[in-house]
Amino acid sequence: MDVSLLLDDLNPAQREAVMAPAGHQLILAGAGSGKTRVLVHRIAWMIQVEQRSPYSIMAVTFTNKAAKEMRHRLDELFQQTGQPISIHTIWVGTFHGLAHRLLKAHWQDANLPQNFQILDSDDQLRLIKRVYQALQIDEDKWPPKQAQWFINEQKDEGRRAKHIQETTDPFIRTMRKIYQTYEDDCQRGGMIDFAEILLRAHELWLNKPHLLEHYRNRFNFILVDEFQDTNSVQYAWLRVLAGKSSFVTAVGDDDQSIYGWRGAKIENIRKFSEDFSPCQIIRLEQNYRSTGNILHAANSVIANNLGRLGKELWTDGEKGEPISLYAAYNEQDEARFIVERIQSWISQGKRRSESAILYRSNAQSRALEEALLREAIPYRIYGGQRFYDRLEIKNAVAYLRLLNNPHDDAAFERVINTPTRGIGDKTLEDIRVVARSENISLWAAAGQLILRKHFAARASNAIETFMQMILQLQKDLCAPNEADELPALDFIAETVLDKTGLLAFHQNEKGEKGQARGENLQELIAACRAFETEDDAPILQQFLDTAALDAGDAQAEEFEDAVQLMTLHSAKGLEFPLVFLAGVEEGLFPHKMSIDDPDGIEEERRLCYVGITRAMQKLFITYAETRRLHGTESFNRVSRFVKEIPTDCIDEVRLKTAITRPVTYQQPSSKFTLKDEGEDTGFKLGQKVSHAIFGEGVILQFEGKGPNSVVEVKFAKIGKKRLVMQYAKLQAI
DNA sequence: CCAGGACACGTTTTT
DNA sequence: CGTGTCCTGG
Repeated sequence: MDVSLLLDDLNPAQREAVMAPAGHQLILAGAGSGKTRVLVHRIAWMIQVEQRSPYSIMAVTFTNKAAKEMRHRLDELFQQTGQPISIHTIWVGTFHGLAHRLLKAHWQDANLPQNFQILDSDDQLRLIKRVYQALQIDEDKWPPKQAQWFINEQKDEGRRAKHIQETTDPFIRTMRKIYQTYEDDCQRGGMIDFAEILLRAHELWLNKPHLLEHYRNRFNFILVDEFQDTNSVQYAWLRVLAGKSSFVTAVGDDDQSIYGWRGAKIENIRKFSEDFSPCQIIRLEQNYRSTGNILHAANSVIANNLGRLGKELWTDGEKGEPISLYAAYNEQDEARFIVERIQSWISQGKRRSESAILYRSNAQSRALEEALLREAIPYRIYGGQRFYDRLEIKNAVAYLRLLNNPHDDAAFERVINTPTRGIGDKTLEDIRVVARSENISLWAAAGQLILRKHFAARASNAIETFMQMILQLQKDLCAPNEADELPALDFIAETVLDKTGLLAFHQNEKGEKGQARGENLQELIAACRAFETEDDAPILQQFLDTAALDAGDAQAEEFEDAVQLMTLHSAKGLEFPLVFLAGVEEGLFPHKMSIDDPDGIEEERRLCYVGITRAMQKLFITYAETRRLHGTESFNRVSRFVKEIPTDCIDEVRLKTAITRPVTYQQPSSKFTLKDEGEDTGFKLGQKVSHAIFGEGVILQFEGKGPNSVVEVKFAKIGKKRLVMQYAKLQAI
C-alpha cells in the first residue's frame, strides 16, 4: 500500500496525529489547522496501514453537516488510494444520530416501542403546555419555556426527575413535578426528545451490560470531533463505551468552546487527558487560513483567558494587511461603512460571497440589510428558520407521522384541525381529558368518544371524517395489497398533501406567504423523491427519523453570488477572505448578559477568537458609538476585546468623507487611544464604588459623556441600577 | 374563523 | 422599535 497519499502534504504535527500509535489522543486543533483532514486521514491510516477493521471504528460529530462532510471526504480518500471501502461499515454520525441508531436496534432493551417518535423542541413545548393543563399550573407564574429549559438542562446533565432532590424551593418543586409528568407522558406515548435520545443511550449501556460488552468489543477506536462541545451525557456515554479497552481520539479546541450556555462543558476537553490516561497530546498550531496579523490578533485576545490548554497559531505566510478598526457614529453609519468596503472589494473583481459580516446578535442584521438593500447588493442571511422547522413542512410531516402511527399524539394534535375542519378547542379538550384519564392516545380517545356518542353530530362527523381519511390513506399508501409494489415516498407525500387538503390550504394563504409555502411543500415532495433508503425498514419510518434528526439546511443553496451575513456562532467552522466583525462594543460584545460573570466573559472572548479567525485576508472591526436597539438609544464604548489586540496589527480608519454628526459631537482625539475611563468621570469599568443609599457596587457601563452621562452600576444588594453621574455622588472604594 | 389590537419581549442554536 | 403571540369582538 502506498502510504504517501495519506501523509504527503501533511505538516509534522498533522503527521504525528495521523500516525499516532493505538492509545488515547487529544488533538488540540486550532482554527484553520486542517483538523478534518487529520481526522479523515487518521481513519484511513488505521484501516489501510494498520489493517484495523472499518467495523471497529466509530467517528462522532455534532452536526449532520460535519458528519456528511466527513463521510464524503473519507469516500474521496478511499477512492484515491484505490482501495474503495464502503464507508457504511464505519459508524460515522452525530451523537444523536448514533444514539438513535442504537435505540432503534435495541428498542426493547431501551424500554421503547419499536416505532418511537422523536419530539422536536416545538413538540416538546406543546407537550409541556399540556402537562401544565393537567397539573393546573399557572403559565404566567412559571413560563413553560422555562420548564422546557429546565428539563433539557437536567437531561443534559444526566438527571431524571427522580434524581432531583426534594427541596422546599417552590421553583424546583414545580419544575420537578412538571418534569416527572412530562417524562411519564413521553414514556406512555413512546416519544423521546433530543436530550432523551442521549440519555437513553447512556442508560442503555448502564442497564444492559451484555449490550455494552458487545459494543465495547466492537468499537475499539472512537474518534470525536469538536470535543469541546460535548455535554455531560455525551462525555459519560463515551467514557462508558470506551471502557478500559477502547481508544478515544478527541479532536477539538478549548478556545473555540462557545456553547457553554446550552450545556457544553469545556471541562470535558480540559480533563480528557486525565480521564483517558495515558493520553498523547498533539497540538495542531500551524494555520493555513489567515494572515500573520490576523493570527497575532487572535492569539493576543485569547491569551487573556485563564486555564487554557495552551496553543498558539502561526503561519509561514505573509503578515498581510493590518486589521482595520472603524468607530462608527451609529449603526447606520457602521452599516454604510461596511457596505462601502464591500463595494470596493467587488470593484476589485472579487466575489461578494467571499465577504462575510458577522455579528453577535441577530437583531443587528436589520441595519446591515437595509444598507445592502439600498445599494442593491445581494446578500444571504444564514441561520434563519430551517427547512423542517417551517410551519407548512411540520404540518405535512405530521400527516406522514400520523400515517405511520395514528397514536402519535404530537402529530395528531398538530393537524387534527389543519386545514380547519370544524374541530375546535372544546372538542379537542374533551379528547385530551379522556386520553389522559384512560391512559390512551388521542387517536384512541377520539374513537372512544365517537363510539360513546359523546359529541354533537357536527363535531362527531368532523372527527370521523378526519379519522376515516387517515385510515384510507394508510390503507392506500402504507399497506397495499401484496401484489402491489409499495408506492414511492414522493408519491405518498404528494397524495397526502393533496387528499388532506394541506397543499391547497397553504397555497391559499394570502399574500406571498401562500406562494412560498406552496413552493416549500413542493420542495418537500422533491426531498422525498431524492430520499435514499439506508436499510430495509419501512421507507416512511426512515424518512421521518431523518427529518426529525436533520433539520435540513435553512434554504436550498442560492446560486447568486451574495454577501454572507450571520451570527458569530453560526460562523464557526467557516472561512472568508474578507470579514467584518460588526458591533464590537461593550454590552453587545461581550453581551451585557455575560458581562458580570467571569466565565461568561471568557466564553465571549472565545467567540471573539472564533470571529477573528474566520478571516483569511482582511479583517474589519467596527463599533458604533450610538446604537438604537429595542427602541432605546445606548452609548457604548469599544469592546474590551479590541483593546486586547496589539496596536501594531491594527489600524484605525479615518474617513475622508465627512459624516454628518451633531455639532456637539466631540471628535475623537487624533491620536488613536483606547481609554478605560468613563469620559471625565474619573471612574473605570469594573471599578468598585459605593453609593449613599444603594451601598456597594461595580461599574458596568458608561453611557454618554459629561456631567449628564449615565453610569450603570451593579449593586450587591439591589442589582443593576442606572444613575446620572452628576447626582449619583459615587465614591471609589 | 379571522382580523386587529393589546401586550410582552428582546443573545448565542443543534439535535 | 419591531416582532411574534395571545385575546377578544365581530
